[in-house]
Amino acid sequence: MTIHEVAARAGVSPATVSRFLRGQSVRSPEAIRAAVDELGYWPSAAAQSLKSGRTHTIGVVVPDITNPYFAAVVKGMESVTRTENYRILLANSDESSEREDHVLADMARRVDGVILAPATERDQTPLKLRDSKVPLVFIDRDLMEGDEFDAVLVDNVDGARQAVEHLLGLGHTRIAAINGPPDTTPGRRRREGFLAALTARGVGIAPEHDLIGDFRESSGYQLTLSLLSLPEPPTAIFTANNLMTLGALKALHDMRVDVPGRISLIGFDDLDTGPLLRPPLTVIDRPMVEQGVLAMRLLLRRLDPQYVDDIPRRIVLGVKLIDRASTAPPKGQHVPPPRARKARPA
Amino acid sequence: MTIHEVAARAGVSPATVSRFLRGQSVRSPEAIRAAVDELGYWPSAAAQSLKSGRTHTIGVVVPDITNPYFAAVVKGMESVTRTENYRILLANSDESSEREDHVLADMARRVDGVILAPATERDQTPLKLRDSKVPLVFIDRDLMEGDEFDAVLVDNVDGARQAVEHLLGLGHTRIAAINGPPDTTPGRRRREGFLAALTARGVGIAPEHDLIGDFRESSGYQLTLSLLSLPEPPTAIFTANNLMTLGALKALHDMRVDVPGRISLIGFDDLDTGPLLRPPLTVIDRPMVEQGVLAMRLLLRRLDPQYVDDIPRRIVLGVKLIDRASTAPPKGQHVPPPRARKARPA
DNA sequence: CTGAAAGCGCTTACAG
DNA sequence: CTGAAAGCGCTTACAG
Repeated sequence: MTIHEVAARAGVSPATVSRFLRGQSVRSPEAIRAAVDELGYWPSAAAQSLKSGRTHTIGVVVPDITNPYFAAVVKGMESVTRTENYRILLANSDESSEREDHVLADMARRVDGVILAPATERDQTPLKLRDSKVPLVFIDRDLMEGDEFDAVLVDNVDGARQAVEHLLGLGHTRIAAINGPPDTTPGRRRREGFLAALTARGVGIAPEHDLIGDFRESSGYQLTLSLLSLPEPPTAIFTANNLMTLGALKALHDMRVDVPGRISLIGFDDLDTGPLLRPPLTVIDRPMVEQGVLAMRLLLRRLDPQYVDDIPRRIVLGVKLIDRASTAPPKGQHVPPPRARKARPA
Repeated sequence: MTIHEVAARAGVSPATVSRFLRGQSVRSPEAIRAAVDELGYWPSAAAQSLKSGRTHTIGVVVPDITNPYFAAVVKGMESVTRTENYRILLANSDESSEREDHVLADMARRVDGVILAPATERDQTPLKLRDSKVPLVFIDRDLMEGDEFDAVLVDNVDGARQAVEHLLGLGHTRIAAINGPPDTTPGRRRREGFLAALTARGVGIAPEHDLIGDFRESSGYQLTLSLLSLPEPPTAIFTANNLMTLGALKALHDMRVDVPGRISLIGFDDLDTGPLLRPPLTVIDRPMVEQGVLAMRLLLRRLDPQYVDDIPRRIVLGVKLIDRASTAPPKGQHVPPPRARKARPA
């Protein structure tokens, strides 16, 4: 089923069919339309790509599609590709730079652009993409040398600061952090914000309370166990992403630790089940679907020759604390004056 | 950067470079290897596809990637494409047949095969795919005329039966169901299993307890609200998927209904947060990642000319009940003899 | 507006 | 094992 058959049936040349299909005005649109419909003709994407150099496909590389944050982000992206005649080639990097390298090299000749949440800030392959003229937009995570790329990020430092201020306000002083990998943007920046906020208020942090996880649930679980086994466990834990928060909560449940009675827990990123958990989680929330939408818009814009040389757009979204029930004043601590807590959302 | 430049640099013809790249033995492999590496050559996917008729890409169409079940399924699929030099073109149908039609028509000329969870059992476009020789594998959901396709499904009837037996065993007799759309396989079959199990035990169901949702969280929420407003509300609710279970639980929380004290809740599909919810959810669990793996293997097998005409494989996996804490004997009911409950998983 | 023709970058049957 | 050549199915500059 090729354009030639359609042309023959409609009594015109393939060139005319092609023109009709791309919306140019032709002499016998009805005949061509009819031929296309009757034959059920659909152009070959491979042939079109080969000719035009455009695939109308966007590569999306995320660490883990089963992380609800990235699932939401991808959904946001698709909501814009849908109306723009683009499609998404999806790959997981599993938080591995090596895997990411393979995927990006493979995508380079198959897509018009890539949206990437890099496994680490030091990944080199993304820079090569630029050399081969494949536009790249970062989401959630940045590159060390990322300033020259479009990006959609959030204010990680401020998020961690809000979490710390919240805990300090409740009277906590022994606060632990389960951070992400220091070579990722959210791992590094959230830890920076955490430490800075503590320092700013003159509160110290024990080295054994400053832990590094890998953003996976199991590391949240293990590191929480290790915190609980300390001679002097913290009275509050800040977890740097949703999956590690879940791991921490599981560990606290398994060890029969009352939350927030004995330990308060506050995590970065909300979950669909956040309000339903035991206890409902206090979290730092950020736009998710919206980030995907913005990143895809940035990329599609960059594909337009008119904007290809615009200076990079670096979008940094704000985050906000959702105060539910997993944080409370530390046990045996003087309870600070009551403050308004948001009611549980209806 | 084409194969001609590599050929020139290596002092051979493009044909020889092509042969080397596909693993055939050639006279000067080192020179070609060097030229490829120095030039950073990567073949044009479009040109290869046009020539070979193969895209080495698989289309995956799911109702909603933010549903943790489908996210896990997609992850399973990717774990097999990864080692087989295939990639995934992902699209959401948003539970809409119309949207699915668009997506499938678009994919037909871009992929070697499609894995689909159809929006309804009556969708027609999948049948057209077959006519255009694009292999199709169903996952989670089937088509009315689906017998001629490979499929990976679960025993929905048995799952619903297990849920009902469990509730009956606890002493419930006023059991409501929040079903999925009757034109989807899981919507229809889970309801059939539910009604059949009740009937088999001689327990009736009030029409107002037999509800139809749309698999979205909001419908679980709304329908639970409507159940609560009944003069005689049920003492137990069976929800036909994970998202509606969450919606139901939110409604029960918001209306301050004690679970399982006043109403027991059992849902189809487990959640990562299942054990952490308030209360921990009793659910019908099924393999998720594994279903994705199986579906992709089926499809890749079908792509092999050797198996293209094999009879369709219809894989039906078993499901099992995970007994946590959202179900209990109805209030004021005679408590049946104690039965072993599984301990909360560690 | 239209058609003949060239060419996008590969792969492969063919002849050597 | 190798190379010249044809051809996959489109799009588009060119001439009319």
